Amino acid sequence: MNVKTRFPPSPTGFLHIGSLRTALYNYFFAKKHGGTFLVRIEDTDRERYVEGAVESLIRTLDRMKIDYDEGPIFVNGMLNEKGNNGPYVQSQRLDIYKKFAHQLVYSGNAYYCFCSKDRLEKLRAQQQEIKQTTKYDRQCLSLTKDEIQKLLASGEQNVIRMKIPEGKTTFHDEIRGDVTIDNQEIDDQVLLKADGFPTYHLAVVVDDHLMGVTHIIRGEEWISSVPKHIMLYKWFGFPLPIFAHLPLILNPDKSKLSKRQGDVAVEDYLAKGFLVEVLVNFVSLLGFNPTADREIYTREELIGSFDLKKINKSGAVFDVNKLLWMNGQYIKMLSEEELVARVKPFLKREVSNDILRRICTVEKTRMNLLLDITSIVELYLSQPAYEKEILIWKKSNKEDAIEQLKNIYQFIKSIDENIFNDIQLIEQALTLYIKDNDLQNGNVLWPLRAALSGLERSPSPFELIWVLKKQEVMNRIEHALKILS
RNA sequence: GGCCCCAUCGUCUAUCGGUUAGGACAUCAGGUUUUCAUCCUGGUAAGGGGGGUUCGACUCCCCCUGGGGUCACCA
Repeated sequence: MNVKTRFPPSPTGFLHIGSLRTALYNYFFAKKHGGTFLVRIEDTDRERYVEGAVESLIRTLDRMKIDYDEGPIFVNGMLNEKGNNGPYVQSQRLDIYKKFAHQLVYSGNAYYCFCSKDRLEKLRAQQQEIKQTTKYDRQCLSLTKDEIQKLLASGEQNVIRMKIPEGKTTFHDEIRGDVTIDNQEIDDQVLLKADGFPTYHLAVVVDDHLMGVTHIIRGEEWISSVPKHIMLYKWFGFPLPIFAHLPLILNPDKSKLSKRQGDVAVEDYLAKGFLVEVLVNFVSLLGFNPTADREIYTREELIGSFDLKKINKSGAVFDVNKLLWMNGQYIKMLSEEELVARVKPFLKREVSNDILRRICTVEKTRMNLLLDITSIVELYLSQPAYEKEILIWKKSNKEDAIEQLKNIYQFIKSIDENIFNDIQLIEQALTLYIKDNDLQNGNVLWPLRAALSGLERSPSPFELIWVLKKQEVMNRIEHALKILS
């Protein structure tokens, strides 16, 4: 089978976490079956139009390394597109939708409606009051041909509505099985709005067919409007695609993932220093598990094991905690060179490559976000301020701390420069120093480490010495001694 | 509220009629360590309730309950 999937975001200015997963699943499915994946911009709501939204969306997909075979792209900084089924921006396809909407009017499956928004609002309010299903009352359906012609000729505002027939509509969903909905529940959906733009329902059906889409993989919030789509497919004589409705991604309180309860924009997570591969890995596992004995998967593994049949039916809470853990895991797997490269865009000040590399080596195990680097770097670039109390080990006292720091200062001063280029050698030298002088680790190491970091918790003194180098180490010990006396 | 969907540890999940119900995050305890982090070991923790079907149900069916989604000239 020739598989073709699609990702149709509305241009809201950012990529929602839930949309990311939808995009990923469509992308995985197409890749897995050697099919085609297309991106289409669904900008039929001009009231929600956001300047530059398409551009930022393309950029984000690019950053997420989700490549598509058809859709809008940048060519030399200009918005363009690739593929033979364009345009891929719905606002540029208005004539097409208009043609199809009118076709439905001629065939009797749709009709003009001239009701004002005001009237519709009142009608809805009335229906709600008597706890009735809110539906259009079909007032305009009784208009005669002449009346319609007259209204049309006078330029009266109008929309085109579906004429929902009686009966029931059943469709098959790859994830949920058969779903049946009584047509009585369905409103006479507007297909073509007064401003000449189509609604989502008309546009998706027409575009998915015209663009050759075979599988529609999208969020569960669409499941109740599938019957409308089925009718349109039937009326137009289009073959039905395969539907798969994904479970929702949820807030901790189990409601649909939304702003308000934390970040939902992929861009925000990227800005915090979550790795692209982590976002892909983590979001993919919300509702789908390749093997269940593992959490870390490469993109290739995800593609290889992707299967609509393996997708869960129930919604999944988006647990930022676990995301954070996974990010830490990936960071630890990165080589020092890679980490340096990843961290660079987050730097707020100049750092030499050598020092940055050393910092990354030493701090890797305690970094969960790439953004952490900004505060970490400060520690090494300038003498930190701190209270003298932290220089004193809990099992010791101030006098001993001074004594130890004075001695270690002399010792470090005496060490050969070459030693400072190897953490192992530094550790050996210090360990030997402690042993030879019959000292205790804590008495020496704690004040030293505190003097170098100004922190209660930090990397080991050996690592700090390696990054700071001889002169700065001596400076910081001197500083500590000054504070203590 | 009508309709639709869903239901295993707090969270993400495995199980596709027979398991001591497994893994991961979180959490707790311990080990390594000058501290933190990492790492290692171990623990607490789950099939919403009621009926069936069956020799046997987390697993299949029904009801209830609970949660969610949807009811726009938004997607």
